[in-house]
Amino acid sequence: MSDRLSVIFAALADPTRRAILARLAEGEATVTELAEPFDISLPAISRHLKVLENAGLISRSRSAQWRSSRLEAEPLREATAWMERYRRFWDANFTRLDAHLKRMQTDRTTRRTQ
Amino acid sequence: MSDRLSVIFAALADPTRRAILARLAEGEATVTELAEPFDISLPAISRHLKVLENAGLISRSRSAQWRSSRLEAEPLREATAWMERYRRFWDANFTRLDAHLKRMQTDRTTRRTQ
DNA sequence: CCGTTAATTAACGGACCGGTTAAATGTAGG
DNA sequence: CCTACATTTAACCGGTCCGTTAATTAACGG
Repeated sequence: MSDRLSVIFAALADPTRRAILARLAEGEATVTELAEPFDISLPAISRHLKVLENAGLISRSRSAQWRSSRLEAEPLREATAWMERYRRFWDANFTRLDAHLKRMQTDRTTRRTQ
Repeated sequence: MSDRLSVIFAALADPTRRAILARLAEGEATVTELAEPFDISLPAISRHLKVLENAGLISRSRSAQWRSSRLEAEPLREATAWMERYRRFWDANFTRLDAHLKRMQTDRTTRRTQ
């Protein structure tokens, strides 16, 4: 389970971690601030943050004794990109677009599309 | 870890399972067919399939002694929908669109947009 | 320097995961 | 019915995950 995508999905497979990401979407926050909504210990939060950091989903900076976390959504883009390959299996619009593209591709009439 | 999204992400966090989904994108397949590319035992594949089924990512049908699996991408739509909330953090186009929408919303000129 | 505050590390326990092999189940078919 | 084939279930094992409490590190501020 060492490939990048696996690490990302595994990080997202925990509700506490997803809630942390949701909180970080509103702005940076320190560990204690992030821990506040949950009734689990600070060390537990600290390790969730490490998991998120390993997945590249957050970056962290230190100022004095506070360590603030910041959302880094690039891994989400990667994960979405992977899922995108299956879009035609759920998205009716995509299915139509797909058919349209296939039609155009098969079409040898070389008419310029504006 | 019982909420739907967690189960889906956890199912996707394994490279073997993602490879199985990739194979199923090309069409239904039996357990032995799915197992063929991997050098892990059949029972192991069988359990991966159960995980995927629990996540709703595949459905299964039986005909004689063969059980064929079929891709069900709806959970991928759900997962994508969740990630979509963070799109503005990675997608430059979305950032521009977002700014545009905010501008329009702030605009009190009520001019009809064709 | 010393106390306080913020956060991490260490050590531990219980649950789950992903693999194995061996046994069981279910169905087709001579 | 008996055999062969496809698949699942059972039992086990080592490793990882998620939580705990206690101890440690780091920095500020009187």
